[in-house]
Amino acid sequence: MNYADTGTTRRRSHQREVILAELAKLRTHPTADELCQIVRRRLPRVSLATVYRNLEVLAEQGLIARLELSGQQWRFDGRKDPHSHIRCVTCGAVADLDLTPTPTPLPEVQRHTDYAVAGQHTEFAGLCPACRAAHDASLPEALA
Amino acid sequence: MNYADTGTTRRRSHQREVILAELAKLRTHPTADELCQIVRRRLPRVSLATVYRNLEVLAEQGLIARLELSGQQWRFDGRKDPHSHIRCVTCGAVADLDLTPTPTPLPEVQRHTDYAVAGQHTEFAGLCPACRAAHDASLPEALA
DNA sequence: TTGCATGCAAATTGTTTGCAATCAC
DNA sequence: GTGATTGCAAACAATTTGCATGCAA
Repeated sequence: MNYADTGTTRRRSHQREVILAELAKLRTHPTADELCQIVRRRLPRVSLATVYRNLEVLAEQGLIARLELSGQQWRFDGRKDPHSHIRCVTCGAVADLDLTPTPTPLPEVQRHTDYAVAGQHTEFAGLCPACRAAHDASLPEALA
Repeated sequence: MNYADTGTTRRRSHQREVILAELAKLRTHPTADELCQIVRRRLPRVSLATVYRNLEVLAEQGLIARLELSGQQWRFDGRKDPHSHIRCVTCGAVADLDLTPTPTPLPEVQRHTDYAVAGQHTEFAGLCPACRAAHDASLPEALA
């Protein structure tokens, strides 16, 4: 059974509160593993499994967002207001983007598919400042 | 080293040609494993590793697209003309969508971030016909 | 002949699950 | 006390890599 299933009474737990608090504090969008490292500064014995389980619960409760970004790892976001994200194509870092793209009207989308269209999501890609610097530093040689 | 790296001479291989041909033939967007099963009908001894390696090469050469869709598995697309995709939130199936959403102008995006904005991608989500049918079949009870 | 590509197996990585011990209620 | 939650380890799934052999050029 899915751990985040609602068929069971939900109890509060110290671990979950710390996980939420630490995530809310961050302006980055950590992977589960990164967040686990951070939480371990306060709870040295938390297991990665607990972090995963609670992130799933928190996402289900709408307190955080599981970022469904391209790539292989989940990333988590403690912000609750609507915003977009941009991901570094080189290192995978994710940053907020205070911009909400105008969506294509759903009826228009619906005309092109037999799927029942439910939503859409625009993600941005680019080079983060650090990778850009590294990139610029190596380019001159190639152009010389 | 990355297998798709360009530091080495690229040889043609029968496997790669079959992989490309089979993918081009499909109107679905298979995962590497699914495509491997299909290719095995013609090359019973291909290994999944070979499929992964060649898909990486073909994507690098721009002959196919590695779909960077939300979710966990890569999916591959043999179409070369611009189009969008819609993914079933229930079963993960991916279908083409002959619709290119109007992108947010990059300069406008650039104003909101210190990343070097390179691109954007809109993905759609919905229920595929099969899952929709299954969903509809179970709903009436809940609404009765 | 040279060295890239393959098949196979083993290694990695990210995520989930089983289970006994704990802790919230 | 009851059963949800945890930590740990093991299981899983997807992808990648090491290496001896095979094949393209």
